[in-house]
Amino acid sequence: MPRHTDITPATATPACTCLRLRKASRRVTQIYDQALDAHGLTVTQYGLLGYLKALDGIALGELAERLVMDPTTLTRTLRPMEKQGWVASTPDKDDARTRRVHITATGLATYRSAEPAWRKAQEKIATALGESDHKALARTIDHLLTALAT
Amino acid sequence: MPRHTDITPATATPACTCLRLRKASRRVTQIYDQALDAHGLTVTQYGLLGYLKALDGIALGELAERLVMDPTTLTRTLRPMEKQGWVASTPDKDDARTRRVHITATGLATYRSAEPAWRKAQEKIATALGESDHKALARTIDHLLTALAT
DNA sequence: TGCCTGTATCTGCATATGCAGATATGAGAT
DNA sequence: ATCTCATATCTGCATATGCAGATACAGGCA
Repeated sequence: MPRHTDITPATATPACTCLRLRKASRRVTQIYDQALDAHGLTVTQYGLLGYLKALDGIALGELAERLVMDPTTLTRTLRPMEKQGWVASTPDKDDARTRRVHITATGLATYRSAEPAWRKAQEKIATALGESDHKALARTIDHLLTALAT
Repeated sequence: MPRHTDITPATATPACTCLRLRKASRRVTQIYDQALDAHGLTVTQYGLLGYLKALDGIALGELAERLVMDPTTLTRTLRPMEKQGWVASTPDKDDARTRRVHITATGLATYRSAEPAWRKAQEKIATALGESDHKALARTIDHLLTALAT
């Protein structure tokens, strides 16, 4: 039986998991962004709206944590979305430091109208990987994020 | 037996594969960047040096393709690295449009001195995932990138 | 030779990313 | 009441990311 079922082409690819993830991230982002382009949003923005749809009024910091995103990055990512009128923020009643983020009616409508485009991109990935590997990938990433939490 | 072994916590995480990849990318990048910080380079730069070590003199465009990176991004990523003296570029002898990228002696030395730090980060991921899942992840990502090529 | 088309790279614009340090608020101790 | 420490967010800096359009060169054809 075959030994040496090496993953990496001998040529050039150092076996860095981080680079692999980043490459995949770039490629996959491109696909979703292209699919969503007609709706005027990026996959980051689409995903953010999805989070806010489920967690409306969440504090900026907690949202950042869930997105595994630096709070400063999130602040600036939200800026153009506020300008577009998709999200809005209000100060917390009890703690004036905290800023709570909301999805607007416009944001929700945009999210819903973009959903088929998102689904199409998602299916493209599922097809490329096969259902089984696609699910395994999701499971593995979730596991990784859990293991690396805090 | 249990039905419904859902991956995603019902709460908030939309099942977007792109967001998952991006989250993982951010978290994992953070780990490698911290490990490499003492050597003054980011994981992107470290990885780039690794590629150039194997493919010295590669054309910018071809390198970008291998990295699944936009050529314009690569141009600008190389800029601070040239300033540091880690890489240098020369015009192609036959085709004046093409710019060939080289790793310098300093670049190579920096790469080698940073290797233990890189390895430590890599092992952190391997430990978090377990060897088997770590390998499966690499295989799946490579498969995905191949399937999505061009 | 001169023109057209394709290719390799770069610049301008906009968002994405996160670290360090600044600011403002909250909460507990004296 | 004030002091101190912790927490939530923001600003400044630097790199990361890629699209659209500009520029420069190569190669084929008339």
